[in-house]
Amino acid sequence: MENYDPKKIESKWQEKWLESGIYKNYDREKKFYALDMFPYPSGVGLHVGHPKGYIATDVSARFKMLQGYSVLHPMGWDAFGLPAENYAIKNKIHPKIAVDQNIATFKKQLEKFGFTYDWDREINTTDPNYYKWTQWIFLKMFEKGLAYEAEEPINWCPTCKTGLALEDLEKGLCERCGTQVVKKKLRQWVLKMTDYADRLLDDLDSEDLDWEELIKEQQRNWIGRSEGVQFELRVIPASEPESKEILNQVQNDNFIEVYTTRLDTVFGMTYVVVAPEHPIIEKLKDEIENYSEVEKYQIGAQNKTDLERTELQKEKTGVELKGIKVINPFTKEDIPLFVADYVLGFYGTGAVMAVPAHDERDWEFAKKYDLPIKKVIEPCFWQLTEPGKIKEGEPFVERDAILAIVKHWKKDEYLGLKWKKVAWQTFITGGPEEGQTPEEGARMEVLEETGYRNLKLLRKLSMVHSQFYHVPKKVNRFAHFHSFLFQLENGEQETISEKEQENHEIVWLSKKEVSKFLTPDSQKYIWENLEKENAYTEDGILVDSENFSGLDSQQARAKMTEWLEKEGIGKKKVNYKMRDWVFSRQRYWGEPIPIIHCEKCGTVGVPEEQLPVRLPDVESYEPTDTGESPLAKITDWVNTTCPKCGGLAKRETNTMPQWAGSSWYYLAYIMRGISNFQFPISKYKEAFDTWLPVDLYVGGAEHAARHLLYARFWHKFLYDLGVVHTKEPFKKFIHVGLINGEDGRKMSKRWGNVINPDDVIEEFGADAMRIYEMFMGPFTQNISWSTAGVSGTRRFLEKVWRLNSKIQTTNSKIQNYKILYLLHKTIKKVTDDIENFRFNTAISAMMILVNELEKEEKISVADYEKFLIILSPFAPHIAEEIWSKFSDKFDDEKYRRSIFLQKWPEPDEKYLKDEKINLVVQVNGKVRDSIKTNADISEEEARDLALQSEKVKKFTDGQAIKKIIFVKSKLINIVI
RNA sequence: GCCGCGGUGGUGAAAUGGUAGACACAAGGGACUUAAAAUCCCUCGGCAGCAAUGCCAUGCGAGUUCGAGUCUCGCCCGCGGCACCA
Repeated sequence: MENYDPKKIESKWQEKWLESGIYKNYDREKKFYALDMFPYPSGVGLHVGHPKGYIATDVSARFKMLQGYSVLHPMGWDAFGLPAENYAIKNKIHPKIAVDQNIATFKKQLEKFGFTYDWDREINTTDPNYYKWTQWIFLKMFEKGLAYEAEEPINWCPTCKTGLALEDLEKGLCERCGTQVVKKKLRQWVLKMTDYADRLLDDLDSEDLDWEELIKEQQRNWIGRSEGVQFELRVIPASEPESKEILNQVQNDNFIEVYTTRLDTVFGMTYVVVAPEHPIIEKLKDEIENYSEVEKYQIGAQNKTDLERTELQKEKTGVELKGIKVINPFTKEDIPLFVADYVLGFYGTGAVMAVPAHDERDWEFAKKYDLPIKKVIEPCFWQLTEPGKIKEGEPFVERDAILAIVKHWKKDEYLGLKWKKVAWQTFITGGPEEGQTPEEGARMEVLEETGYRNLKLLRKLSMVHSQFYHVPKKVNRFAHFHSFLFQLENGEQETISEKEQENHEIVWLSKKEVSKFLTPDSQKYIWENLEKENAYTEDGILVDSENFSGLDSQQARAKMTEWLEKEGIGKKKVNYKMRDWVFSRQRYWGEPIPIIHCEKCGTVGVPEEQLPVRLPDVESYEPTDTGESPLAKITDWVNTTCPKCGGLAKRETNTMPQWAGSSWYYLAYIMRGISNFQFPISKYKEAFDTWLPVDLYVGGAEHAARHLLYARFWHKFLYDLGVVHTKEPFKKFIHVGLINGEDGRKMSKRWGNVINPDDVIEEFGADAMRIYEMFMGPFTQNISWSTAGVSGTRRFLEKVWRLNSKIQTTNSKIQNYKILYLLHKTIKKVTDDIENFRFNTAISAMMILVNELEKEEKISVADYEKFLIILSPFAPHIAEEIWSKFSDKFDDEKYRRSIFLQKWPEPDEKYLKDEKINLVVQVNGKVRDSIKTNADISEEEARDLALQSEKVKKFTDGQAIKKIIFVKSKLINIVI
């Protein structure tokens, strides 16, 4: 047989596969839809990082084909967007032409990998036939009230002269050109994605989704759902002297609405902050005495970019609105009102109740401006571990308690108690007697328990609450600890009663030892916060909150909300970080938004039969100075007739963002399989029902958050329309780890570390490259490229090739059991590993098998062909070539058909278990010997065998055996 | 700061709580060769030892366990995402 020459065989099979249409087995019973994130065809072509995900879906696709599935595995182009437009501006070339060139390059590069793509289904988001459907979906959203216009301050890039959604910013700079972004008001189209927020969140946990937790968490964070309360704060003139009395007399309707998730802290509200954008400032400008100062602050905040805000993160700024004040509806007290840019205009209500004692940002602000800090939550701890674990279902006995930290009279040491009857280690604790103040109680406990008498009070500490099971008293205890820090004046000590001595032992602890010594979390907390001063942001027990005092945070929130609702000044509210999707761009190279503006009829959707609204040709692609789209200058195109009244009207000149086309493209592949995108949508219903959902979706984690959210949103909308029958588009999503350059840095022109796959294929062949990318490490992990590594997988394929000369041509029935055992284990492992995206270990298992096969004189064709089939998803060309060569030697019809029309081998159970094993013998958990023995050896036999071993005897001689651990077919551990 | 992921030889890495380093790269030595390439064989975590072997070793420190790379807690470092979210 001639030498392995990938160049020759790879192009040969690629042509043959394409001609025969071998992958288009769309009429089988079970289906598998494998999808890649389609590429943006940039001018620089592919680098070796791109194909990693494509290879993985191709392996999966071929694997499923061999298992008898109909497999849909398409590819297309996401070709709208800024880079193509910028390229066009720079090179004075129509973006359409540039895009077509780039697609041709990409396609040529991809074809060299031998992927199973059905190119008949190729799509391109810039094809009018394609984007008429993108426009159609938008129209449907418009009809359902999900697309609306809004005049809002948006992020404006002065260089690109375009508006950018927040998602398009990079640290306050324009993602494309790096210019600092400023705020500008522009009319925008917005999609009401927040209507779908709950479903987008909840369905992440549905069984329809088999996603990595990592990606789901990303989606959850993006949606950022929080449950809280929104309520009104009345604003009154500061000149009113006693707000409590005048409250009912004030006849105004000036309110600020605030949103909070921590209503339990409301009695600690000592001021209120509004965002610089808040309308109350404008509304009450006559009342605000320092309006000019406020105005100055507003302007300053407005001109701040996100970057500047980030830099200023540590130092909070703000201005008090003098002349007005706000009433806390719970306390009826008046408190000052501030404007500060640490409150965001677009989240919640743009106003917050500030509780410095229990919020870190408010704390910082209050410290800086010397505002009162009122503590209303005290820490509470729930003992969840033994000793002292809360007994479920038993009532709590509430007790006041004291806690004393006692410092040594000279040294920096503290008194601890080691309890004798329980495994507790604590400070001095106890319960005060009737009529005692807590401090007196504390002094008494110290005296009783330790005998020390001369205490000096250093500090009264914050109260701490604790729920635990009181072991000596056998009750669940809800203790309220009054805490004190004492120092002894001297070592004078009385005798301790016998009873106390039986209970605990006294120890002096150095500062370092204390934390480790203490058992209860509550005491650890007190100790660790002894010298710290900051906001307490956890839940706890309410104090100084009138009749809500004593409740825990959770109960308090419920009751306070009830009260607000009863008073009619507040209600429960769910908030989302996720905002509606700003959907328009003032750009040329995007889908025109299919809307007509008519003076008489208003905003009218373009009728379905008039779609697509084609992108007209323009002379210059630059946006206008006003920020309008370049389309606005093409009067022929802009001027049209109103579909409703027939009068003169103007077209919408904004275009859609790049995200639009990629939000439904997985449906387009299905549609393309039937016709070239003809109306109506119902035509495709059956095909959607057949193919959806996508069974496997692979792409970069960096696109995962936004793209997946947008696509899921559109899919759910189409589900509501009855277009698709699944709630979720993608059953399984796996993110592909990036490939960095050999120097470990991101592959980029700048570092000169870009590797072109063409070169790698030229030198090593596509199969070697495919195997290398799957072998180089765990699939989802980022990893550096190594060209030397490819030579290793090439060597592996050379070995595979040479095995061909070892094939036994005589029809011998003799079986090589050693190989059979290994082969079937390998089949099992490769099958499991492909299912679970562990391609690296699948390949290493095949390498082990090949290394063994190489040592044999002869190998049977039955074994070899099974191996070839499990190799074929990874290295399709070489597998197909060797397979086809079998027909020269063996007269079997199957060898004249493609290997990809064969059946994936099933591992034979009887070869999966070994008869002989190496029994590992441990002494005290350390390996001392390994004995070859029968797999089904009993414990007694194993024990005798182990104890006979000389190596083991060395360690066990003269020792009593305490215990023997026996793990069947694995190991025996002798504990001495 | 918060959320998520990770830290194992010279390198990429493997390891249902059960022999740490499979498989591969690089390196070194050898065989074949006039020579080179290719191929094949050997060595390849550290320390000690001629060896058998022993001890140490999976970022650091504790803990659970007969037994921990794997589980728990605390810390350090790296990467990714989000960023004043009330």
